[in-house]
Amino acid sequence: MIHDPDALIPDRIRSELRARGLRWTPQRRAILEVLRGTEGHVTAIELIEQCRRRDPDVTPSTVYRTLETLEELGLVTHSHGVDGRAEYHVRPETEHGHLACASCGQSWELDASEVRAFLRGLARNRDFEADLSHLTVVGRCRDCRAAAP
Amino acid sequence: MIHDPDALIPDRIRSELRARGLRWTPQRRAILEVLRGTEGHVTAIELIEQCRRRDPDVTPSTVYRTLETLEELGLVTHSHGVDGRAEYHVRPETEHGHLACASCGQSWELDASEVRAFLRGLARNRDFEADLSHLTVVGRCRDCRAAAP
DNA sequence: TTAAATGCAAAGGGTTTGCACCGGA
DNA sequence: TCCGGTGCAAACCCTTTGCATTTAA
Repeated sequence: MIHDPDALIPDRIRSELRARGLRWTPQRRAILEVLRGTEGHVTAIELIEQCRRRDPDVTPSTVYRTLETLEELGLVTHSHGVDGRAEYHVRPETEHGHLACASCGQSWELDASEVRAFLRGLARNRDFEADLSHLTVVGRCRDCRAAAP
Repeated sequence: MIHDPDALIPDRIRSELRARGLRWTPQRRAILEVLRGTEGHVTAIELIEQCRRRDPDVTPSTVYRTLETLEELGLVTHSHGVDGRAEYHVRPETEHGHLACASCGQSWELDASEVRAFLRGLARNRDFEADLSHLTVVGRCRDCRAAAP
């Protein structure tokens, strides 16, 4: 098998959970596999649907409760999409923000390097410590601009 | 009376509405006065409550429909608060974004000048046309940082 | 007069909660 | 065994919608 660092994420999280006396269940496994498989972000609704597809036993309440638990442990984070709905993802090695197109709904990662100067300015001038992983810049993407200038 | 540019906003909007064959009603007046009175932003819920306080006839559906209408006309805009909920305000002369503290919930305006370089970079490198009035940077404010470093 | 706007009540959608049961460690 | 996790169903909250009625212009 080809090297795939992401394949280790569920294991890493399993250990983290056990180390705190929490449990590793089939449902949590499904949730984390889906989170891992969606690059960037999924809404809770999408997450629920995809989990149920691979395991019909997963219920909404379990998903919401698990997300809450994982966020408390700092293993998962969320930001907000164009419509303000929460979008979740496994916390990556390198934090990043998002660029979201209001027309087509697509979104892209925003690398720390592209935001660093901006956030540093906020820290300096406003004494404000911004949360990069929570940042979503809404606007219009290249394709949509080309389609309707 | 001391000069107050905001005092003219309802009149300006009344004209805009009439010019398009739309109507100026007591409910719309209440909604706009509340919007004007809250510097920056109000959620729909807060708006409804405050309107009902001055005029119990204002109903949620009217508020939501009015906000929709005013946004279509470009007279009002919304961005998203820390919890992703829509926050509305009368579109100001000068567009601005928001800085929102996740700890205390306060928020502040973010001037175009503070964001210009960042957005210009996105336009240049990503071909992405960001919507400043929709931008909310979430993080921790000075006071909260001081309180819990 | 007449179409826009409103109120009401019901429906909708996503999220949260209480409680009994289940099952991982 | 024991406590954390789960399913279920109901509750919740905010928002949207349909329809009859009101009302601004």
